[in-house]
Amino acid sequence: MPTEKDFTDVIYGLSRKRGFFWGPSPEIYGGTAGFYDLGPLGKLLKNRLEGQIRAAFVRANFWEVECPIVSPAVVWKASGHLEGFIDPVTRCTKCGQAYRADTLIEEEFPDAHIHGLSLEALTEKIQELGVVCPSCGGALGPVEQYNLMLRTRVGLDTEAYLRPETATTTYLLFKRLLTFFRHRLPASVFQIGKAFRNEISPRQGMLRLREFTQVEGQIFLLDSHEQDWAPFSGIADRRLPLLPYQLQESGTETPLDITVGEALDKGYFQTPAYAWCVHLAYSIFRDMGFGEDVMRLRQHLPEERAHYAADAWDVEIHTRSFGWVECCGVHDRGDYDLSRHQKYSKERLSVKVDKKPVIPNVLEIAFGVERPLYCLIDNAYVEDEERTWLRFPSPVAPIQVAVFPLMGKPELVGPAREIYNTLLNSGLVVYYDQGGSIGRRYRRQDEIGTPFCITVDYDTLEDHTVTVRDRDSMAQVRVKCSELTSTLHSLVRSETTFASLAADPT
RNA sequence: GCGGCCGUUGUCUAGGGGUUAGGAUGCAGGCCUUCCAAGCCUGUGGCCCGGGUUCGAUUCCCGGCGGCCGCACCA
Repeated sequence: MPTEKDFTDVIYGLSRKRGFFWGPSPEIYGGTAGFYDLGPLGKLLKNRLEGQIRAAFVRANFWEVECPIVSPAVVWKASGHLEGFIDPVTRCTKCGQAYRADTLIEEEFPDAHIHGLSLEALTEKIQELGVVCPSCGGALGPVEQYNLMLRTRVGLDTEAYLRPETATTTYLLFKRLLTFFRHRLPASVFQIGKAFRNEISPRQGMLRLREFTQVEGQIFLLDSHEQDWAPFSGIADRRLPLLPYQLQESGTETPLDITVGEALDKGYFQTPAYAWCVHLAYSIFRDMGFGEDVMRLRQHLPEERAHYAADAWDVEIHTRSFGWVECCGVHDRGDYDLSRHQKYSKERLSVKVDKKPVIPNVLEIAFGVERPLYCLIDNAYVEDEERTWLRFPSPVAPIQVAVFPLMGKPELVGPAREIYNTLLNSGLVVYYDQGGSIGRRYRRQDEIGTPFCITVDYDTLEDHTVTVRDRDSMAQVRVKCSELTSTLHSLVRSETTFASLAADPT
């Protein structure tokens, strides 16, 4: 097994070689940091993850929508992203080093009142206080904006931005959604789509992208719903690995193992509805194939929270490449967003409660797909003296079944191709291979995580059975051709295990 | 964005001012082969991009792009 230091290289090497992801894109022009291409296997894997995510949201009674990626500036003024996404930056005139102007001033002069100051005022403040470059002592230049949103232009001169999150575009639909939901709250919607962040210097490849696919689920609800959340009873006894902020502040890294109900009683969660969302986020990541041992839920420290968040918990996944990785945020956004959009759009975004207008709250589950995608490959990678393989859970494996003739002889190739076509037509993603020795073909499939391989041999011609070979155990069991399709569908969906099939062959 | 190191076939790498740029592996075709990267033959494919120095640059210099590490950034 490679050391942790080299592990990233192992995953990137394998991904490049086998076609999971390539980049930075566009590679033939040297690439731009923060942009990656998905190869055929990466796209299959991502589709499977999105499929699991979509199914989980639908089961939880969320409805999917899709909004434009580009929105005019006013949307982002309203959402707060034009303020929140712009960092005041100052640059040393001598060594060129760039700093966040506000944090720099605060570090040296904690008592300076700089909150809410304009760029000009910050520039003046730096001169007034005599703040200089911490690394070389040179004079600092004027404070300018660094915008983390990608700007574009619509038509001739309409200022617009590529969305830095999908959530805001979902909120813009609120009036329409109210009609769709026949004015009944709570109402839950989600969106899966591209979002863009113009990171200053993205590193860590797939984990920090300038363009990525975001999944964001939103629940519109009232204060009363947050306390009286019917689905909560169904999950109150589920256990979660929780790392509340108080625990982190005391230096603990080991999460509590307590039930959702207990966590609520102890005040780690403010409301049953929010607790339910955290559990839903956790279960979505379970569905994507992460084991309990590599997952934990970490609460944001109060100073970590985003401009809109009243409370925030993250789903974190453990990787061999980077240790714990933040993969999903669960936010209580309160009525911040709808209030802002009501104010800026002058549209009524309230509902009537006891004949009074009330702006609903929003609970949000937000994550990018590329992070779990990377983490899943990272977690799936196994290497021993004999072989290298990806231990994807069958339901998310990119290629589900491979079909081989034992040798490239016509009498075996014919039936093997027939089986391949049958399986392909049944809806499975199947790979046919007759090149090289049978062992080499097994290894090829191991390395891309194909859970099951079918081999047609001379016995097949006699008794119409084939061997089904299990990726993880390398064990084989003979299955009748007539039952092959249904057996494989069942195996791939993890409805039956290979072990049980081996114990009770058809 | 700053500083340091780095950039050779698909992957891993050797080399180095004039080389047919070498190896391993992969991949393709063939022979062989009755279940786990066997063997043999043939083939495939490379010096990140742009300038400069030089008779000549993949090699040296400058810039760009990208990667890694540190600082900053990660709403």
